[in-house]
Formats: sequence, C-alpha cells, structure tokens
Amino acid sequence: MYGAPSARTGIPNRSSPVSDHQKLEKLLPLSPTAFHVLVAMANGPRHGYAIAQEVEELTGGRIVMGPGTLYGSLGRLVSAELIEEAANPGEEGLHAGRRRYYRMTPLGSAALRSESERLLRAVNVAQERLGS
Amino acid sequence: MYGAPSARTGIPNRSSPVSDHQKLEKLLPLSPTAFHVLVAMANGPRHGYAIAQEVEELTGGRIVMGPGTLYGSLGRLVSAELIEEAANPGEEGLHAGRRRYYRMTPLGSAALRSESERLLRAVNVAQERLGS
DNA sequence: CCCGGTACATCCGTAGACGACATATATCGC
DNA sequence: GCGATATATGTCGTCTACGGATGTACCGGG
Repeated sequence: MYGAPSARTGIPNRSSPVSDHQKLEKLLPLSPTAFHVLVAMANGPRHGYAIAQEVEELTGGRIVMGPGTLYGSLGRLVSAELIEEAANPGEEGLHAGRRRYYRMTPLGSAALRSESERLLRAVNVAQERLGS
Repeated sequence: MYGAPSARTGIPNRSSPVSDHQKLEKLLPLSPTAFHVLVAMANGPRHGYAIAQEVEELTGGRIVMGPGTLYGSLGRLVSAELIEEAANPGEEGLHAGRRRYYRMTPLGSAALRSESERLLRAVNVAQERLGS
C-alpha cells in the first residue's frame, strides 16, 4: 500500500488461504491513512464523509483528513480489495442520494487485524523502553 | 513529518516548556519510519546501521529499511531536533572509525511517548471493533 | 584475491498525502 | 423564494518521504 503495485491476476481461486495470505503480506504495512480509514469502517459500512468525521472524532481532532487524502485513499483501498462499494443500506436520509457507501472486505478485516497486532508490538517495545 | 514542512529555525531558546509543547504538536504524527527509528534508539545511542538492524529485528523482518530511507530519516530527525549526533561512546570496535552515533533528545523522547499513546488508542479501538 | 558483511552517503523515480478548487444537493433562516 | 451553510464527492498540482540503485571504503574468511 506504500510504494508497491499489487492485484495479482492469477487463476481466480476463491478462498485459497495461501493466496490470501500472500496478498495480505504485500499490502502490509498499511499507511497511517489507510489504517485510520479501516478503523473507522470496522463497525460497519460508512460513506466517505462519515469516515473522515469518525477519524477526526476518534483521534480527538489530531487527524483531520482533507478530501484529497480521503477519496484518494478510498480509491486505493478499493483497488487493493480491502474495501468495496456497498449499496445504500436502507436508511434514506438527508443527503442520501449523493452518498457512496463502502464496506470492509474480509481481506480488509484481516489486514486491519494484522496491522493492529504489529503496531501493538511496536508500541509495547516503545513504552517498555521509555519506562512506564 | 509527512506532507508538511517543518524545522522552524526560531530563536534558540533552550528548554522553554511552552515552545517545546508547540514544537511537539507540529511534529506529530510521526511517520512510521521515524517512529521505528526512535524506538530503536530508545535504549541508548546507536549508529545508523545498528538502527536499521534493530528495526528489522524488532519487527521480525517485516520492516527492512534501505539506506535511502534510513539516512534520509536520520537527517530529518536531526533537523527536527528529535535526535542529535553523539560522540563515539568508548567501545572502539572494528568499524568504529566510520560509525556516526546518534542519541535521542528529550524532545525526541517526548515525541515517542506521545506518538505511542496515540497509536495505542487507535489500536485499542481497532481491536475492540474487530472483536477480540 | 575475491567475496561478503559492515557502514555511510547521495541520487532519482514514484506513490501517497494534502491543500486548493470545483461541483452539487439538502436544510435552515429570513 | 433566496442566500447561507452544511453535507458530500471529485479533481488537480505540488510536495515529500520512501526505497532502490549506485558508489565508496574497510575488514575478515575462504
């Protein structure tokens, strides 16, 4: 997700654990932006603007994503098949017409889990070394 | 440290708490590379190559830094005053003559602490949402 | 004597981040 | 009904970090 292409177009094996694992390896580590977007989507489908708002809220305003960052990242995540576009889930609301919803794929969920564990290990080392 | 300039060359006020806090804010969030470099240095002064090795070891080989990444990041960290060059600490070894040692500054230590806490919060949310 | 590991340095192509700008619709106050 | 504001998405150009390629240099082992 950083400086490397992806999307191997081999034989369309469905749910091959080896293939999925290899895909995952190539996608990691996630960029900070991609990570935050996935975290925001982990509770269920979201539309773009809602993701940006949730990231801002979750980080206490420390991370504020502009449209370039947001939609650029969403496009890359779709290409990498970590998320996919989803139909508008019922709730016809205010600006529902313009909204585009996205949902995490199983691959995206696995990537987020793996990345979280990796980060946790790094943070643990940092905090040990800093002394409490 | 990402897509924004930094390295304010204001008056060289030493140990002004307000200034330090403001400096810190502008430096965060750290890039993943900068974070890993600081973690590797948190146990004491290190020379460049040793930092790259320690990062690789700590991440189980998942993060391998090339020279461009390493020395580029070190230069930026020195400019930002998160680390500083240090005299060769005793131990005259094999390639000791060529080694350049770096040490974390108090500002660097504060940045690492702050960044670790921020990451931990994000990881906690991720793991809660992923369910165990 | 060459090869591989150590150690540092610089160059350059590229992808991602980010702000600026553009666009469109819905809601609210007046 | 009208303008202001918030919602919502999209594009463009620039800037920067990243990472590989390349180069230098020293040392030890086979």
